[in-house]
Order: sequence, then structure tokens, then C-alpha cells
Amino acid sequence: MAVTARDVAKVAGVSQRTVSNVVNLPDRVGSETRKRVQAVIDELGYRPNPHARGLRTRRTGLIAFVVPELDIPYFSDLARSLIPELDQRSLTLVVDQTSGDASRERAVLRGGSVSATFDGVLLNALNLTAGDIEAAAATQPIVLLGEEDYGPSVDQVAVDGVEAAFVATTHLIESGRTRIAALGRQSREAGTTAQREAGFVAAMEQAGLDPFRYMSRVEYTRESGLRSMHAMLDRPDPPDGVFCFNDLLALGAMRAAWERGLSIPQQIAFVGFDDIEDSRYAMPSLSTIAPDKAAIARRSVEMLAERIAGYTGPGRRERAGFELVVRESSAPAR
Amino acid sequence: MAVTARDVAKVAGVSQRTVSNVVNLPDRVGSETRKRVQAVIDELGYRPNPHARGLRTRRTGLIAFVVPELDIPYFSDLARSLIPELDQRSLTLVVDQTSGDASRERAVLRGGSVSATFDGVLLNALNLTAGDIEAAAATQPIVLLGEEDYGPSVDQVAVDGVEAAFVATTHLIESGRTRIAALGRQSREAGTTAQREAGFVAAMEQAGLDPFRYMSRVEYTRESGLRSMHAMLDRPDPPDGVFCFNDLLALGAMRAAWERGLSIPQQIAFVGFDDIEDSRYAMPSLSTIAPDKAAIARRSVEMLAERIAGYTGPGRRERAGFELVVRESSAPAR
DNA sequence: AAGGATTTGGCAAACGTTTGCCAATTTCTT
DNA sequence: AAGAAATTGGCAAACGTTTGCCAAATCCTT
Repeated sequence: MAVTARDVAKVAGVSQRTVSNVVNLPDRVGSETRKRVQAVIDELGYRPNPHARGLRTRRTGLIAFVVPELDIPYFSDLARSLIPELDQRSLTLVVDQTSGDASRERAVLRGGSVSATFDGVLLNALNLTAGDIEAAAATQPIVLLGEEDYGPSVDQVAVDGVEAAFVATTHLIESGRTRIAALGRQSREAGTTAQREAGFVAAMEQAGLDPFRYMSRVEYTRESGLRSMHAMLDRPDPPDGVFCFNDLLALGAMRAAWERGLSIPQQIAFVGFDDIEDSRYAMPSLSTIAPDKAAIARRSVEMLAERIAGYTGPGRRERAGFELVVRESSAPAR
Repeated sequence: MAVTARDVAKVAGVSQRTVSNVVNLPDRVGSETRKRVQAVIDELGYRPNPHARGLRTRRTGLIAFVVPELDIPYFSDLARSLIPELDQRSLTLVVDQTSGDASRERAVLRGGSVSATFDGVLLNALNLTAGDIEAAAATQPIVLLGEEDYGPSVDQVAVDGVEAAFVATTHLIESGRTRIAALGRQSREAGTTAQREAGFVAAMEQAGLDPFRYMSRVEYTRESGLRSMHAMLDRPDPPDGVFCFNDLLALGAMRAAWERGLSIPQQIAFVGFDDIEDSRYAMPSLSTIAPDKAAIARRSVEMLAERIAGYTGPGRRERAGFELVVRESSAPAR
């Protein structure tokens, strides 16, 4: 049914070897033979069978993109930027959704989830240990996305969470807020959360403010932001500025303030983290830290491609840029 | 390096055939042999090589999910529901982003985008002709998602756009609005847009209102909703109710009203379509038509699996349910 | 013009599975 | 207890590619 390399060879009057050369090592074949074979390929619509090729070369062309949930805007944004980068290298994105489940995260690292195996993995892990990762990185190409710290031997690209949080918090302080809350602390002592917290604390202390007055522990969802903001606003001395560790949280939190009729940013200001599209159109629009997603996508794919091509040096830790985008939710109170 | 079926056979003291049987046709092998072989498989960590298998069976276990952009929340929501359904059948989701490009949509249908080929395709096409689809459906399993009409020979699952739009519009009418706009008309005469438009028109005419007074032509984005809403509000007789053909549009449009200081829903009400998560947390929260995404995911994967298993009957057109969710943006004006 | 260097292309093995065909073994029937 | 029926498992071919090893052909150098 399908056209094979053999069919092409027969029609073109060359050997299979030559057909393969035309496809894979065009330099190794004379220009007029090449042209003739290529013509036959086009005419017959020959496409190399990926399985036969994969069987032989041990390459699949598949990259796993491992995320907790795909409908978290930050991850779908990232996926969107990743796809063209991968495409350019003839790689295909396979989404693996772990639901934040550690065993599922681990399963992906071991030989692929169900039936496919991957040339490489782009990992947004949440619940793995450094050991898990190191072991997996020894076996297959992996690039880590995000700030979680998993040891020095694996490639990683992330923004500097400490500095970004510092900038965001400083912005709130400079706009005249004094009772500033941080929303997003979690139980883990390292990683994303810890960095953002550290940056927040540093900025607050530098300004002589108490960083722990309002610190609250939450999930990274809108629902959770809504609930814990309500709890804070129930206090006799509610905050007048809130730095949320991601935009989802911030959108939920803003809604809590809105439900109570507070005016934003006059009575209370908000800054988020991630710059998802919703934030731009929120009412009021949300100030946020905008990581350079395009750069993250580009560099992570580059590094992964290098690993796939055989690079086996030590892990590289790349910093992606970020930018504080000031919008309505934290416009200076006049 | 990797463990092969042969290694397993050798260790277990059986033939390769038996190993294969244990993996694929467990009924065909004696229970105590099976147990023994299975133990060896587990111990050695044997995983069938997907390429060898694919080469032999012509199955990949890969399903292409073809969408215009993955960061459109409706599609990432859907992908999220799809993944567990596919997982259950040992299928893996591959995201193919077409950027609404017709040639790219077509390319996916022909033998796979770059290097992978798929067992089946879940297609959200925008710019293909019925001919394209029919031709592709003859070659490989395809299920269409969404209301675009591509002829009777291909499986499809979608909500009844006409009825849903009718319900949404009627809701606006019953809440006392009379100057009702529809946002989302496009140049194409068939498909999603046409259905929603038809439902809107029917509801308006039934109530004796002019459906075409405010009808505006737009893209399905927030930006576009924002702009065209502003244009409408510039008119001397601005609308007091708006039915938007999707939530993104509605969120943009609401923001336009908000920028002008209009109070929602007192002065102007909004209803969207899709029920993306943002809508629930918008300020005010957005009323919308909520398609039963879980059902869409379930049925489309079911039908695709049937096609893959060899079903070759005529195309089936399945209706997924929907629900009008009334939120703050269209709470009845008192 | 002859020898050497380079290019070109053929042959065939290998990748790891599934599966048709059979033979051997076990179980059931009468 | 003997023959028929069912179950189990072995052998080996096939899937479509890539690639090491060579031989043939072409080109250059002196």
C-alpha cells in the first residue's frame, strides 16, 4: 500500500542504498542521480516509514512535555511557544499530564508513559526528588523548566525567581503600600515558591516592613486565591498590596477584593507572576512579572537538541529574562 | 542495552512467541507459564520496543490533536479532558498546532506532520474543505470536533450550536434587554459561526427584535472583542445586551464596557460561549453556554477507537449536551 | 598516459517485534 | 482406555529502514 524505499529504488533504477542516501546524506550522491531519485520520490509520494527508521536509528522524533495540568494557562502558553521550536528540528510535542502525581511523573521518566518512548523530555516536575531526576537524566536527555532545584547535573532553564519577586515587591513598596501580603507560600522548602518568597522577604526587609505579617499558604489556583484573599480581608488590618506567586492566584485574589467592593488599585494593589493572557484583559488589568517565554522555549529546546545530539557535559543552568509589566491593578495610588 | 523479548524468552526458558503471547494475548498461554514469564518481564523491566511493534502492526499508539492554537483556553481545556480518555486506551496525545493555516491542517491529514504518523486524528479544522476531510477520512480514522459541517461521511461530535445560541439569546431577551448585539459573525457561511448566528437570529425574530441591528464581524479573540465592542458603544444607541460567540470575545467585550464605566449587568449584559475557567472568575463573572466537555472528550475518543478498531460505517454525528450558566454578567436587571 | 585518490552505489545484515503454520501436549468424551 | 478436541508453544518470515563493507567508476596529478 504505502510507497517504500524499494519501490522508489526500482522505479529510479538505483539501489535502495542510494535512495536512502538521497534522503539522509544528499552530499554523498551525485547531483544528477540525486535529482532523478528526488523526482521519483516526489512523484510516488514516498515518505520514509517512521517505525522502520526509528527501529534502526533508535530515534522517535518525539519529545515529552511533562506538566501537571495542560489547562493551566502558563503551560499551554509555553506549549504553544515550544511547538514551533520543536517543529523546526523535526521534533513533535507529546503532552504528558501528570496531575501533579509523583508516581506518574516518575513513570514518564522511566521509558515513557504508555507505549511511546521519547527522544527527550521537557519536564515541569513538582514532586520529584533530586535523585529521581539525576537518575533519569543519566539515561535520557532531559531539560528542566522552572525554578525547582534538582541538583547540578541536569540542564535547566528558568527565570531568577528571587530577583523577580524582589522587583515585584519593590514596585508595590514604591507605589506607597505598606501592608503588603504575599500569596503563594507552600510547604516545600525549596524551588519556585521558596525563591519567590525569598525575593519578597528581602524586598520587605530592605524597606523595613514585616514580611510575615500576611504570608499565607495556598495552592496555585484561582479558587485558592479567592479564598485566602477573603480570609485576609476579614482581618482588622487588611493588606493594601498583594504579591501573588502566580497570575491565577492573583486573579482569584482580585476577585475577592472586588466582591467586597474595594477599589483596585486605590485601596488595594495586586501584582502577579507569569503574564498569562487573562491578566492583560482582567478588569482591572493585572500587573505581573512576565518571564520571557519565547526565550525559555528557545533555549530549552536548543539544550535538549544538544543532549540528543550527544552532548554529555555537566548540567547547565540558564537564566531566562523577565520584565515587570505594570498595569492597572497596581498603578500608583494618587 | 535495552531488554528485548528475546532476553526475556531466554531467561524464562520459553520461546519468543510465548513472550509475545503473554504480552498481547494472555488468554492463549497457560496460567502458570504466564505467571513465570510475567515475573521475568517485571524483573528485567522489559518494555516492548514501540518501533518494532509499530513496524509490524502498523500501529503507533499516537493520536494527533489538531488545533489552531493550543493557548486558546477552550482547546487546552479539551486537551486536558482528552488525555485521560486516551490514556485509558493506551493512546498518547500529540498536539499539532496549525495556527489556522489551511496548508498545515492539510499536511497533518496527509501522512503526519513531520516524522510521526498517527493511528487517528481529532480534528478542529477551520479552513479545510469538505473534500479535504472526506479524502482524509477515507484513509485514516478521523473524528471531527466542533460544529463545522464537513459532509456526512465523517464522524463528528459537537453541541447543537443553533439551539445553544437560541437559549443564550432568549435568556438575554427574558432578562429585559431589547437592544441585543451578536458578536462573532465571520465571513464563512457555514459551520460554528453560522449556527450560532442562526440561533441568535431565530430567538430575536421570535421576540420581534431586529437581529441585524448590531451584528458585527470579528475574530475569536479578546482583542477583537474589545475593539468591536468599543465600536458598538460609540453608536448613539448602544446595545444593552451582547451575545458573544465565544468567551474570549465576551471577556474582551466586557472590558470595553468596563473601560467606559458602564455597570454590568445593570446597563449592559453579556453572555458568552464555551465556559472557560476565566469566565467563572471574571469581574463580573461571565454567563455562558457550557458545552459538556467531558462528554465531548469521551465520545470522540470512543468513536475514534472504534474507527481504529476497524469500524467503517457511515459518519456519525453526535450531539453533546450543553447548559446555560447564568452568572453575574447577565443577572436580571432589577 | 598511467597510477593514485576520490566519489558513487550495490549487497546484505540488523533493528525487535508479531504472527501463520504446525507439532506436541494435555484434556475431554464416549 | 482410546480416540477426538482443545490448548500450548516453537520456528521463521516479514515489517521498511539504515549502514558497514567493498567494488566499480570517475577524476585528478604528475
